[in-house]
Amino acid sequence: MAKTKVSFAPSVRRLPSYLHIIRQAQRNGDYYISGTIIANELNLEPIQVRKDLAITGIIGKPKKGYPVEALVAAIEHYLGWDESHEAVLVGAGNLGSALMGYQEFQLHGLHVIAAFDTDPAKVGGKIHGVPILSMDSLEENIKLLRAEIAILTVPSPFAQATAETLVKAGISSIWNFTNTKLKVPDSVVVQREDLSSGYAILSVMMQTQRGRLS
Amino acid sequence: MAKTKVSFAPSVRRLPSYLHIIRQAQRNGDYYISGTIIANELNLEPIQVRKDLAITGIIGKPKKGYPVEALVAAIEHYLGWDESHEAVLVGAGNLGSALMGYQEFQLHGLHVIAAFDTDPAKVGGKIHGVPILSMDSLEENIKLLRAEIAILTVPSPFAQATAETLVKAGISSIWNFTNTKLKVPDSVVVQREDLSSGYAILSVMMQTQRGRLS
DNA sequence: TAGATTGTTAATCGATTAACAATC
DNA sequence: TAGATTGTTAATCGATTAACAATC
Repeated sequence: MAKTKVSFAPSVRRLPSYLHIIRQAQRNGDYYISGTIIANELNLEPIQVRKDLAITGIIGKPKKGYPVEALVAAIEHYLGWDESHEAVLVGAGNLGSALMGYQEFQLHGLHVIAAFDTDPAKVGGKIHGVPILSMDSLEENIKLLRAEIAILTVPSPFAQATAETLVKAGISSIWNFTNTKLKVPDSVVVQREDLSSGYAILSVMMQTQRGRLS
Repeated sequence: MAKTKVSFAPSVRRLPSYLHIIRQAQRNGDYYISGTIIANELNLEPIQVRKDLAITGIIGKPKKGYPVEALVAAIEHYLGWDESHEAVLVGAGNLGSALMGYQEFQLHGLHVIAAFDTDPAKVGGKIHGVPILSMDSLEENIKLLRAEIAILTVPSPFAQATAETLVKAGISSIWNFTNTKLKVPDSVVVQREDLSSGYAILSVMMQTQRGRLS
Protein backbone atom coordinates (compact mmCIF):
# COMPACT_ATOMS: atom_id res chain seq x y z
CA MET A 1 0.00 0.00 0.00
CA ALA A 2 1.30 3.41 -0.92
CA LYS A 3 2.15 6.05 1.62
CA THR A 4 -0.75 8.36 2.41
CA LYS A 5 -0.23 11.76 0.83
CA VAL A 6 -2.48 14.78 0.90
CA SER A 7 -3.20 16.29 -2.46
CA PHE A 8 -3.73 20.04 -2.28
CA ALA A 9 -1.52 20.04 0.83
CA PRO A 10 -0.75 23.77 0.59
CA SER A 11 -4.45 24.54 0.37
CA VAL A 12 -5.25 22.29 3.31
CA ARG A 13 -2.59 24.07 5.36
CA ARG A 14 -4.26 27.40 4.73
CA LEU A 15 -7.76 26.29 5.66
CA PRO A 16 -7.32 26.69 9.43
CA SER A 17 -6.30 30.33 8.94
CA TYR A 18 -9.38 30.94 6.85
CA LEU A 19 -11.52 29.23 9.45
CA HIS A 20 -10.09 31.50 12.13
CA ILE A 21 -11.02 34.63 10.21
CA ILE A 22 -14.42 33.36 9.17
CA ARG A 23 -15.18 32.53 12.80
CA GLN A 24 -14.39 36.13 13.71
CA ALA A 25 -16.87 37.30 11.07
CA GLN A 26 -19.38 34.86 12.52
CA ARG A 27 -18.95 36.28 16.03
CA ASN A 28 -19.28 39.68 14.42
CA GLY A 29 -22.73 38.67 13.18
CA ASP A 30 -21.86 38.77 9.46
CA TYR A 31 -23.87 36.52 7.15
CA TYR A 32 -21.47 36.69 4.24
CA ILE A 33 -17.72 37.05 3.85
CA SER A 34 -15.86 37.59 0.58
CA GLY A 35 -12.67 35.91 -0.55
CA THR A 36 -11.22 39.38 -1.00
CA ILE A 37 -11.65 40.20 2.67
CA ILE A 38 -10.08 36.93 3.79
CA ALA A 39 -7.20 37.48 1.36
CA ASN A 40 -6.51 40.99 2.61
CA GLU A 41 -6.47 39.79 6.18
CA LEU A 42 -3.84 37.15 5.40
CA ASN A 43 -1.84 38.94 2.71
CA LEU A 44 -2.89 36.44 0.09
CA GLU A 45 -4.34 36.77 -3.39
CA PRO A 46 -8.16 36.63 -3.57
CA ILE A 47 -7.98 34.08 -6.38
CA GLN A 48 -5.97 31.78 -4.12
CA VAL A 49 -8.57 31.99 -1.38
CA ARG A 50 -11.36 31.25 -3.85
CA LYS A 51 -9.50 28.26 -5.26
CA ASP A 52 -8.80 26.94 -1.78
CA LEU A 53 -12.39 27.33 -0.62
CA ALA A 54 -13.61 25.55 -3.73
CA ILE A 55 -12.10 22.26 -2.50
CA THR A 56 -14.53 22.28 0.43
CA GLY A 57 -17.43 22.28 -2.04
CA ILE A 58 -18.87 25.56 -0.84
CA ILE A 59 -20.54 27.88 -3.39
CA GLY A 60 -20.28 31.64 -3.05
CA LYS A 61 -22.61 34.32 -4.29
CA PRO A 62 -21.23 36.93 -6.70
CA LYS A 63 -21.08 40.37 -5.09
CA LYS A 64 -21.80 39.05 -1.57
CA GLY A 65 -19.21 36.35 -0.98
CA TYR A 66 -19.60 33.09 0.92
CA PRO A 67 -22.30 32.33 3.50
CA VAL A 68 -20.49 32.37 6.84
CA GLU A 69 -22.39 29.59 8.62
CA ALA A 70 -22.19 27.21 5.70
CA LEU A 71 -18.54 28.02 5.09
CA VAL A 72 -17.54 27.25 8.66
CA ALA A 73 -19.43 23.98 8.48
CA ALA A 74 -17.95 23.08 5.10
CA ILE A 75 -14.35 23.68 6.19
CA GLU A 76 -14.84 21.79 9.44
CA HIS A 77 -16.43 18.91 7.63
CA TYR A 78 -13.72 18.80 4.98
CA LEU A 79 -11.07 18.64 7.70
CA GLY A 80 -13.05 16.13 9.73
CA TRP A 81 -13.08 18.59 12.59
CA ASP A 82 -16.80 18.10 13.07
CA GLU A 83 -16.25 14.65 14.56
CA SER A 84 -14.53 13.58 17.74
CA HIS A 85 -11.15 11.84 17.70
CA GLU A 86 -9.65 10.27 20.79
CA ALA A 87 -5.96 10.75 21.33
CA VAL A 88 -3.26 9.91 23.83
CA LEU A 89 -0.15 11.93 24.43
CA VAL A 90 3.13 10.13 24.97
CA GLY A 91 5.85 12.01 26.84
CA ALA A 92 4.40 14.56 29.24
CA GLY A 93 7.45 16.81 29.34
CA ASN A 94 7.53 20.53 28.62
CA LEU A 95 6.21 20.35 25.10
CA GLY A 96 3.72 17.60 25.87
CA SER A 97 2.31 19.60 28.79
CA ALA A 98 2.03 22.67 26.59
CA LEU A 99 0.08 20.75 23.98
CA MET A 100 -2.32 19.37 26.59
CA GLY A 101 -3.03 22.95 27.57
CA TYR A 102 -4.11 23.92 24.06
CA GLN A 103 -7.89 24.11 24.26
CA GLU A 104 -8.03 25.04 20.61
CA PHE A 105 -7.56 21.43 19.53
CA GLN A 106 -10.50 20.30 21.64
CA LEU A 107 -12.67 22.63 19.60
CA HIS A 108 -11.50 20.77 16.52
CA GLY A 109 -12.46 17.34 17.79
CA LEU A 110 -9.11 16.29 19.21
CA HIS A 111 -9.64 14.86 22.67
CA VAL A 112 -6.58 13.89 24.67
CA ILE A 113 -7.96 11.28 27.04
CA ALA A 114 -4.69 10.19 28.67
CA ALA A 115 -0.99 10.91 28.73
CA PHE A 116 1.96 8.63 29.45
CA ASP A 117 5.24 9.42 31.12
CA THR A 118 8.15 7.61 32.76
CA ASP A 119 8.43 10.07 35.65
CA PRO A 120 6.94 8.45 38.80
CA ALA A 121 6.33 11.93 40.21
CA LYS A 122 3.92 12.63 37.36
CA VAL A 123 2.23 9.24 37.10
CA GLY A 124 -1.09 9.16 38.91
CA GLY A 125 -1.46 12.91 38.69
CA LYS A 126 -3.06 15.16 36.11
CA ILE A 127 -1.74 17.86 33.80
CA HIS A 128 -4.26 20.32 32.40
CA GLY A 129 -6.94 17.87 33.47
CA VAL A 130 -5.41 14.93 31.61
CA PRO A 131 -4.51 11.87 33.73
CA ILE A 132 -0.87 10.79 33.53
CA LEU A 133 -0.34 7.04 33.29
CA SER A 134 2.82 5.00 33.51
CA MET A 135 4.79 4.43 30.34
CA ASP A 136 4.95 0.73 31.28
CA SER A 137 1.21 0.48 30.77
CA LEU A 138 1.34 2.14 27.36
CA GLU A 139 0.35 -0.76 25.13
CA GLU A 140 -2.21 -2.21 27.47
CA ASN A 141 -3.95 1.08 28.21
CA ILE A 142 -4.08 2.29 24.64
CA LYS A 143 -5.82 -0.92 23.66
CA LEU A 144 -8.23 -0.41 26.55
CA LEU A 145 -8.90 3.23 25.71
CA ARG A 146 -9.19 2.49 21.98
CA ALA A 147 -7.39 5.70 21.12
CA GLU A 148 -6.94 6.46 17.44
CA ILE A 149 -4.28 9.19 17.52
CA ALA A 150 -1.00 9.39 19.44
CA ILE A 151 0.76 12.69 20.00
CA LEU A 152 4.42 11.80 20.26
CA THR A 153 6.48 14.12 22.46
CA VAL A 154 9.07 11.76 23.92
CA PRO A 155 12.81 12.57 23.67
CA SER A 156 14.04 11.74 20.16
CA PRO A 157 16.11 8.69 21.12
CA PHE A 158 12.93 6.93 22.28
CA ALA A 159 10.79 7.97 19.34
CA GLN A 160 11.19 4.94 17.08
CA ALA A 161 10.74 2.33 19.82
CA THR A 162 7.73 4.14 21.22
CA ALA A 163 6.16 4.42 17.77
CA GLU A 164 6.48 0.68 17.34
CA THR A 165 4.68 0.04 20.60
CA LEU A 166 1.97 2.50 19.57
CA VAL A 167 1.43 0.69 16.29
CA LYS A 168 1.26 -2.65 18.11
CA ALA A 169 -1.38 -1.17 20.41
CA GLY A 170 -3.54 -0.24 17.45
CA ILE A 171 -2.77 3.47 16.98
CA SER A 172 -3.45 4.43 13.39
CA SER A 173 -2.28 8.06 13.39
CA ILE A 174 0.81 9.61 14.92
CA TRP A 175 1.41 13.32 15.33
CA ASN A 176 5.17 13.29 15.62
CA PHE A 177 6.85 16.18 17.44
CA THR A 178 10.27 14.52 17.62
CA ASN A 179 12.94 15.16 15.03
CA THR A 180 13.06 11.47 14.17
CA LYS A 181 11.76 10.17 10.87
CA LEU A 182 9.61 7.27 12.02
CA LYS A 183 9.61 3.93 10.26
CA VAL A 184 6.07 2.57 10.52
CA PRO A 185 3.78 0.50 8.27
CA ASP A 186 2.19 2.40 5.38
CA SER A 187 -1.21 1.93 6.96
CA VAL A 188 -0.19 4.27 9.79
CA VAL A 189 -0.56 7.98 9.14
CA VAL A 190 2.30 10.15 10.41
CA GLN A 191 2.41 13.91 10.46
CA ARG A 192 5.74 15.30 11.56
CA GLU A 193 5.91 18.72 13.14
CA ASP A 194 9.38 20.05 12.69
CA LEU A 195 10.42 23.24 14.45
CA SER A 196 13.89 23.06 12.95
CA SER A 197 12.59 23.56 9.45
CA GLY A 198 10.69 26.66 10.55
CA TYR A 199 13.84 27.98 12.16
CA ALA A 200 15.76 27.24 8.98
CA ILE A 201 13.34 29.39 6.99
CA LEU A 202 13.59 32.18 9.57
CA SER A 203 17.39 31.99 9.45
CA VAL A 204 17.54 32.25 5.68
CA MET A 205 15.03 35.10 5.64
CA MET A 206 17.17 36.95 8.18
CA GLN A 207 20.19 36.71 5.91
CA THR A 208 18.21 37.77 2.86
CA GLN A 209 16.79 40.76 4.69
CA ARG A 210 20.16 41.81 6.02
CA GLY A 211 21.72 41.53 2.57
CA ARG A 212 19.00 43.79 1.30
CA LEU A 213 19.55 46.49 3.88
CA SER A 214 23.31 46.70 3.69
CA MET B 1 10.17 47.28 0.26
CA ALA B 2 8.87 43.89 -0.73
CA LYS B 3 8.09 41.20 1.80
CA THR B 4 11.00 38.85 2.47
CA LYS B 5 10.41 35.49 0.85
CA VAL B 6 12.65 32.48 0.78
CA SER B 7 13.27 31.04 -2.62
CA PHE B 8 13.83 27.29 -2.50
CA ALA B 9 11.72 27.25 0.66
CA PRO B 10 10.95 23.51 0.39
CA SER B 11 14.65 22.75 0.02
CA VAL B 12 15.54 24.96 2.97
CA ARG B 13 12.95 23.15 5.08
CA ARG B 14 14.60 19.82 4.32
CA LEU B 15 18.15 20.93 5.14
CA PRO B 16 17.82 20.44 8.92
CA SER B 17 16.79 16.82 8.41
CA TYR B 18 19.79 16.25 6.20
CA LEU B 19 22.01 17.92 8.76
CA HIS B 20 20.67 15.61 11.44
CA ILE B 21 21.55 12.50 9.44
CA ILE B 22 24.90 13.79 8.30
CA ARG B 23 25.79 14.57 11.91
CA GLN B 24 25.03 10.97 12.78
CA ALA B 25 27.41 9.84 10.04
CA GLN B 26 29.98 12.26 11.44
CA ARG B 27 29.67 10.78 14.94
CA ASN B 28 29.94 7.41 13.27
CA GLY B 29 33.34 8.42 11.92
CA ASP B 30 32.33 8.40 8.24
CA TYR B 31 34.29 10.66 5.91
CA TYR B 32 31.78 10.54 3.07
CA ILE B 33 28.01 10.20 2.81
CA SER B 34 26.05 9.73 -0.41
CA GLY B 35 22.81 11.41 -1.39
CA THR B 36 21.35 7.94 -1.84
CA ILE B 37 21.91 7.08 1.79
CA ILE B 38 20.36 10.32 3.02
CA ALA B 39 17.40 9.82 0.70
CA ASN B 40 16.77 6.27 1.91
CA GLU B 41 16.84 7.41 5.50
CA LEU B 42 14.18 10.07 4.86
CA ASN B 43 12.10 8.31 2.20
CA LEU B 44 13.05 10.86 -0.41
CA GLU B 45 14.38 10.58 -3.95
CA PRO B 46 18.19 10.73 -4.28
CA ILE B 47 17.91 13.33 -7.03
CA GLN B 48 15.99 15.59 -4.65
CA VAL B 49 18.68 15.33 -2.01
CA ARG B 50 21.39 16.14 -4.58
CA LYS B 51 19.47 19.15 -5.85
CA ASP B 52 18.90 20.40 -2.33
CA LEU B 53 22.53 19.98 -1.30
CA ALA B 54 23.64 21.82 -4.43
CA ILE B 55 22.19 25.08 -3.09
CA THR B 56 24.71 25.02 -0.25
CA GLY B 57 27.52 25.05 -2.83
CA ILE B 58 29.00 21.75 -1.73
CA ILE B 59 30.59 19.48 -4.37
CA GLY B 60 30.34 15.72 -4.09
CA LYS B 61 32.61 13.05 -5.44
CA PRO B 62 31.17 10.48 -7.86
CA LYS B 63 31.09 7.04 -6.31
CA LYS B 64 31.89 8.30 -2.78
CA GLY B 65 29.32 10.99 -2.06
CA TYR B 66 29.78 14.20 -0.12
CA PRO B 67 32.58 14.92 2.38
CA VAL B 68 30.88 14.84 5.77
CA GLU B 69 32.85 17.58 7.54
CA ALA B 70 32.54 20.02 4.66
CA LEU B 71 28.89 19.21 4.16
CA VAL B 72 28.01 19.91 7.79
CA ALA B 73 29.90 23.19 7.59
CA ALA B 74 28.27 24.14 4.27
CA ILE B 75 24.73 23.53 5.48
CA GLU B 76 25.33 25.36 8.75
CA HIS B 77 26.85 28.27 6.93
CA TYR B 78 24.06 28.42 4.39
CA LEU B 79 21.50 28.54 7.20
CA GLY B 80 23.56 31.02 9.21
CA TRP B 81 23.68 28.49 12.02
CA ASP B 82 27.42 28.98 12.37
CA GLU B 83 26.92 32.40 13.95
CA SER B 84 25.33 33.42 17.21
CA HIS B 85 21.93 35.18 17.31
CA GLU B 86 20.56 36.70 20.48
CA ALA B 87 16.89 36.20 21.14
CA VAL B 88 14.29 37.02 23.74
CA LEU B 89 11.20 34.97 24.42
CA VAL B 90 7.93 36.77 25.11
CA GLY B 91 5.30 34.84 27.02
CA ALA B 92 6.82 32.26 29.35
CA GLY B 93 3.77 29.99 29.51
CA ASN B 94 3.68 26.30 28.73
CA LEU B 95 4.87 26.54 25.17
CA GLY B 96 7.38 29.27 25.90
CA SER B 97 8.89 27.23 28.73
CA ALA B 98 9.10 24.20 26.47
CA LEU B 99 10.96 26.16 23.83
CA MET B 100 13.44 27.50 26.38
CA GLY B 101 14.18 23.89 27.27
CA TYR B 102 15.13 22.99 23.69
CA GLN B 103 18.90 22.78 23.76
CA GLU B 104 18.91 21.93 20.10
CA PHE B 105 18.42 25.55 19.10
CA GLN B 106 21.41 26.64 21.11
CA LEU B 107 23.53 24.36 18.97
CA HIS B 108 22.25 26.26 15.96
CA GLY B 109 23.26 29.67 17.26
CA LEU B 110 19.96 30.70 18.82
CA HIS B 111 20.61 32.08 22.29
CA VAL B 112 17.63 33.03 24.41
CA ILE B 113 19.08 35.61 26.78
CA ALA B 114 15.88 36.66 28.52
CA ALA B 115 12.18 35.93 28.70
CA PHE B 116 9.26 38.19 29.56
CA ASP B 117 6.04 37.39 31.33
CA THR B 118 3.21 39.15 33.10
CA ASP B 119 3.01 36.66 35.96
CA PRO B 120 4.61 38.21 39.09
CA ALA B 121 5.29 34.72 40.40
CA LYS B 122 7.58 34.06 37.47
CA VAL B 123 9.26 37.46 37.20
CA GLY B 124 12.65 37.50 38.88
CA GLY B 125 13.02 33.76 38.61
CA LYS B 126 14.52 31.55 35.94
CA ILE B 127 13.11 28.90 33.63
CA HIS B 128 15.58 26.47 32.11
CA GLY B 129 18.30 28.88 33.10
CA VAL B 130 16.71 31.87 31.36
CA PRO B 131 15.90 34.89 33.56
CA ILE B 132 12.25 35.98 33.49
CA LEU B 133 11.71 39.74 33.35
CA SER B 134 8.57 41.77 33.73
CA MET B 135 6.48 42.39 30.62
CA ASP B 136 6.35 46.06 31.62
CA SER B 137 10.07 46.33 30.99
CA LEU B 138 9.82 44.73 27.56
CA GLU B 139 10.70 47.67 25.34
CA GLU B 140 13.35 49.08 27.61
CA ASN B 141 15.11 45.77 28.23
CA ILE B 142 15.12 44.63 24.64
CA LYS B 143 16.82 47.86 23.67
CA LEU B 144 19.32 47.31 26.45
CA LEU B 145 19.96 43.68 25.53
CA ARG B 146 20.12 44.47 21.81
CA ALA B 147 18.31 41.26 20.95
CA GLU B 148 17.74 40.55 17.28
CA ILE B 149 15.08 37.83 17.42
CA ALA B 150 11.88 37.60 19.45
CA ILE B 151 10.13 34.30 20.03
CA LEU B 152 6.48 35.17 20.43
CA THR B 153 4.50 32.81 22.66
CA VAL B 154 1.96 35.14 24.25
CA PRO B 155 -1.77 34.33 24.11
CA SER B 156 -3.13 35.22 20.67
CA PRO B 157 -5.18 38.26 21.75
CA PHE B 158 -1.95 39.99 22.82
CA ALA B 159 0.08 39.01 19.79
CA GLN B 160 -0.40 42.09 17.59
CA ALA B 161 0.15 44.65 20.33
CA THR B 162 3.21 42.82 21.62
CA ALA B 163 4.66 42.59 18.12
CA GLU B 164 4.31 46.34 17.74
CA THR B 165 6.23 46.93 20.96
CA LEU B 166 8.90 44.49 19.80
CA VAL B 167 9.33 46.35 16.54
CA LYS B 168 9.56 49.66 18.39
CA ALA B 169 12.25 48.16 20.58
CA GLY B 170 14.32 47.26 17.52
CA ILE B 171 13.55 43.58 17.03
CA SER B 172 14.11 42.64 13.39
CA SER B 173 12.94 39.02 13.39
CA ILE B 174 9.90 37.45 15.00
CA TRP B 175 9.31 33.75 15.38
CA ASN B 176 5.57 33.75 15.80
CA PHE B 177 3.94 30.83 17.63
CA THR B 178 0.53 32.49 17.95
CA ASN B 179 -2.21 31.89 15.43
CA THR B 180 -2.37 35.59 14.64
CA LYS B 181 -1.18 36.93 11.31
CA LEU B 182 1.02 39.82 12.44
CA LYS B 183 0.95 43.19 10.72
CA VAL B 184 4.49 44.54 10.89
CA PRO B 185 6.70 46.65 8.59
CA ASP B 186 8.18 44.81 5.62
CA SER B 187 11.64 45.26 7.09
CA VAL B 188 10.72 42.87 9.91
CA VAL B 189 11.07 39.17 9.21
CA VAL B 190 8.26 36.98 10.54
CA GLN B 191 8.15 33.21 10.55
CA ARG B 192 4.86 31.80 11.72
CA GLU B 193 4.74 28.35 13.26
CA ASP B 194 1.25 27.04 12.89
CA LEU B 195 0.26 23.83 14.64
CA SER B 196 -3.26 24.03 13.25
CA SER B 197 -2.06 23.59 9.70
CA GLY B 198 -0.13 20.48 10.70
CA TYR B 199 -3.22 19.13 12.41
CA ALA B 200 -5.26 19.92 9.29
CA ILE B 201 -2.91 17.80 7.19
CA LEU B 202 -3.07 14.97 9.72
CA SER B 203 -6.88 15.16 9.73
CA VAL B 204 -7.17 14.96 5.96
CA MET B 205 -4.65 12.11 5.80
CA MET B 206 -6.70 10.21 8.37
CA GLN B 207 -9.80 10.49 6.22
CA THR B 208 -7.94 9.48 3.08
CA GLN B 209 -6.45 6.47 4.83
CA ARG B 210 -9.79 5.43 6.25
CA GLY B 211 -11.47 5.76 2.87
CA ARG B 212 -8.82 3.49 1.45
CA LEU B 213 -9.29 0.75 4.00
CA SER B 214 -13.06 0.54 3.97
C1' DT C 1 38.80 -1.55 -14.48
C1' DA C 2 33.58 -1.54 -13.42
C1' DG C 3 29.99 0.66 -11.48
C1' DA C 4 27.95 3.68 -8.06
C1' DT C 5 27.19 8.31 -7.66
C1' DT C 6 27.69 12.79 -9.11
C1' DG C 7 25.98 17.40 -11.55
C1' DT C 8 23.55 19.09 -15.60
C1' DT C 9 20.08 19.56 -18.79
C1' DA C 10 15.37 18.55 -20.04
C1' DA C 11 10.63 16.86 -19.02
C1' DT C 12 6.93 16.53 -15.98
C1' DC C 13 4.03 17.74 -12.48
C1' DG C 14 1.40 20.59 -9.47
C1' DA C 15 0.44 25.05 -7.50
C1' DT C 16 -0.25 29.84 -8.21
C1' DT C 17 -1.77 33.54 -10.82
C1' DA C 18 -4.19 35.86 -14.71
C1' DA C 19 -8.10 36.70 -17.58
C1' DC C 20 -12.82 36.99 -18.05
C1' DA C 21 -17.67 35.80 -18.71
C1' DA C 22 -21.51 35.02 -15.50
C1' DT C 23 -24.33 36.97 -11.90
C1' DC C 24 -26.54 38.60 -7.65
C1' DT D 1 -29.06 49.13 -12.88
C1' DA D 2 -23.83 49.09 -11.99
C1' DG D 3 -20.19 46.84 -10.22
C1' DA D 4 -18.03 43.77 -6.90
C1' DT D 5 -17.26 39.13 -6.60
C1' DT D 6 -17.81 34.65 -8.11
C1' DG D 7 -16.22 30.10 -10.70
C1' DT D 8 -13.90 28.47 -14.83
C1' DT D 9 -10.54 28.07 -18.16
C1' DA D 10 -5.87 29.10 -19.56
C1' DA D 11 -1.11 30.78 -18.68
C1' DT D 12 2.69 31.04 -15.77
C1' DC D 13 5.71 29.78 -12.40
C1' DG D 14 8.43 26.88 -9.54
C1' DA D 15 9.47 22.40 -7.69
C1' DT D 16 10.14 17.62 -8.50
C1' DT D 17 11.55 13.95 -11.23
C1' DA D 18 13.83 11.71 -15.26
C1' DA D 19 17.65 10.91 -18.28
C1' DC D 20 22.34 10.60 -18.91
C1' DA D 21 27.17 11.82 -19.73
C1' DA D 22 31.11 12.55 -16.64
C1' DT D 23 34.05 10.56 -13.20
C1' DC D 24 36.42 8.86 -9.04
